Amino acid sequence: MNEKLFLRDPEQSDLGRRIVRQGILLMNEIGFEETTFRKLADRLNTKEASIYRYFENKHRLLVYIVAWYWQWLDYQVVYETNNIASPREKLERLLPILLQRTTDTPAMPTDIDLRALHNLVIREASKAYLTRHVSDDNREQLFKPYKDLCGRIAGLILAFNPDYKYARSRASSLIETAHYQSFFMENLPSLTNFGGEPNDDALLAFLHHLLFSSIEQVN
Amino acid sequence: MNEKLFLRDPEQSDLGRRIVRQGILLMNEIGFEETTFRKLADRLNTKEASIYRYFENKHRLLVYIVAWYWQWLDYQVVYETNNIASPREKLERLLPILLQRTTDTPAMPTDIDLRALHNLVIREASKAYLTRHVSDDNREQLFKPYKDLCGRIAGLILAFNPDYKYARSRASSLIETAHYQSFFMENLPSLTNFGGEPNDDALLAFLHHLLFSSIEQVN
DNA sequence: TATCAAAGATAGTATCACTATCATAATTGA
DNA sequence: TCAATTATGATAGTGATACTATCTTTGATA
Repeated sequence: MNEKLFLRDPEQSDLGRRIVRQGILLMNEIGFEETTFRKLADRLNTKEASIYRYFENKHRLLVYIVAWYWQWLDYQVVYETNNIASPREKLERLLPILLQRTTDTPAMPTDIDLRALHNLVIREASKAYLTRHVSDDNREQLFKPYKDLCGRIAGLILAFNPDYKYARSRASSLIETAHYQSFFMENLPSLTNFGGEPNDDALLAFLHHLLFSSIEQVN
Repeated sequence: MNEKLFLRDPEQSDLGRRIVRQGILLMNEIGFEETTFRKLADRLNTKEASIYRYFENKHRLLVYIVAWYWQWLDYQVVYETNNIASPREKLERLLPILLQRTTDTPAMPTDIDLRALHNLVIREASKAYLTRHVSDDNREQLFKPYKDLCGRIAGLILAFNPDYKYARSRASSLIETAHYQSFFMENLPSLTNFGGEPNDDALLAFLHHLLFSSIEQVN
């Protein structure tokens, strides 16, 4: 992980790891804006000041958590598409990963709650970059894991169709659409066609349709 | 406008109108997080307490402004597609509206800075619903203008292809994609194919391609 | 001219987002 | 083994934020 993401590396200490793990759970439970370092400290039986030794503020903690998620997704994409010859099948295996419906990828050796993390990312990830200081943060490479994931997906698209002109935009809009439609399906279902009972299969079919109808185009 | 959007209707008084108009400018300048009612009050030569008589808090002000924007977009869509026979051409006229590249739609009789509003919506609109209380807000119909716009676009899609199964999801993802790609183009260009100089024409072409490649599908 | 609502003016509270300082416990290294 | 670091605990403090309350003034209306 980029050293700019933290003041002190949270993976190097017990408290640091607990800040990240419980931070994910707390933000997922009460939301980013309701989260404070005091509440997190109370939950960890530690003090606000101790958390500030790891992260400048809660926005930086969010950016760290989200960056970790993109790295984990990227790892899954590599793992699940490894040894697959067909570019089409690679892309087909990508889609369930974006919805976190894979069961077989071995988790990384951490005790992070991946389900909570996925829900958190759907609701809060865009707040990591929808800020006035996005350019400064970008200059510090805080969004590199997201860019790397987009780059990897763009590569899969180009392997499928080398003439496709919008691989990067297609990749970023695929990720964003997966998350937005998940959120809408759960919370504002009339913005989707997956109403009634939230239906991941229908969402998956929609993403599949959207992706392939665009990249199968000749021009 | 839905009465739940405000405590006192801001369009009914001079102060109210200035709160909304200057609120748009201030939020656009310094961002939603940095905006406070105190700063807005200072700018208006009024007092914090007076603003609180119109809006419960700044989140509600954002929701109001965003709702106003969706209504204005919906009006433009109606205006620009009126008297057009071809469903394809209606959809083609929709796309520049989403990017606010139309010049000919007569503005509504207000002195709202539409360019600032568009930029504001790109950066901040999703914060109106990406909250823990989204369901409560939804129950109060705060997002009805957004749903109405999606419904209208879904109608245009179904007029073009009555068998299309994902009209609502296609509409909401079209809107979101237009905004996200605009933001990325401006701030994180490596997530797009429109780097170098931000290029609205290329973005327009991308949206056109994405939309029609999906809804031209037979099934 | 009385009245009534909008806005101005001032004050106050709880919480937030930090920063500072000092003590103590645990770890390392010579 | 002892000394020196280092991480954390504990406490306190500051200025800003997000409100709420109250009282006064002003300006329109009946």
